[in-house]
Amino acid sequence: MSKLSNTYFQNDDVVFLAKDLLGKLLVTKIDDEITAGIITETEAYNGRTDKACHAYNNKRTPRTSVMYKSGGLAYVYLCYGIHNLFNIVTNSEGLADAVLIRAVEPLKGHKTMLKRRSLTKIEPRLSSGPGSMSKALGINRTHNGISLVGEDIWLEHYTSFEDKDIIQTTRIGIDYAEEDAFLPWRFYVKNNRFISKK
DNA sequence: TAGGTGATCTTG
DNA sequence: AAGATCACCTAT
Repeated sequence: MSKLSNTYFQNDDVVFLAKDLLGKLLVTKIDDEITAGIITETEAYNGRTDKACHAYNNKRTPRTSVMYKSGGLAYVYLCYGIHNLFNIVTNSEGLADAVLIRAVEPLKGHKTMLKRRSLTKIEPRLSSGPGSMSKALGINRTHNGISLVGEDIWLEHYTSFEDKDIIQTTRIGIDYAEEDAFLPWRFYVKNNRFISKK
């Protein structure tokens, strides 16, 4: 196993990271259960230039404060009253960037993931879509702000994809962001079943 | 296709 | 203090 380090997450190009994270392993050890998935879908958010980002225009609130910390932490927030959305904080202190993990392909702990999702067989909706992905891996708001180089949630090198196997397109659910809604900052693995939406 | 669900932020 | 909004999911 080869864990990703803080220097990896502190890269100043969040769009590069969103793409580069495809094929990495997201691993959790929560309630003593290990689950892991290969990252298949991501989105980049840039705090300085991007109206879709919660931290746009240097907005600092209790919720966004973790995004301003040095890269390598979890940013988890509740969306629509129900869903815990998991992001990786990137860049250096004061520069609020993050990558939203939208889907993974299950690799370890299938049984635990199925139980958490109340499903009986492996199918794309087990871990595709940011709310479902987090639920399958056991991630919730109590993990907001924790280190991703620690013992609860971490990332590992696993595989990587060539450009021809990666689709780059616009992000989902951010129509309020005006012209920035058109930025092609969503990435997913071509021909993979575990994708939230074509 | 519509409704659930609740933290968060803005307005008055 | 109240109301609008929201990086979604599930079942009709």
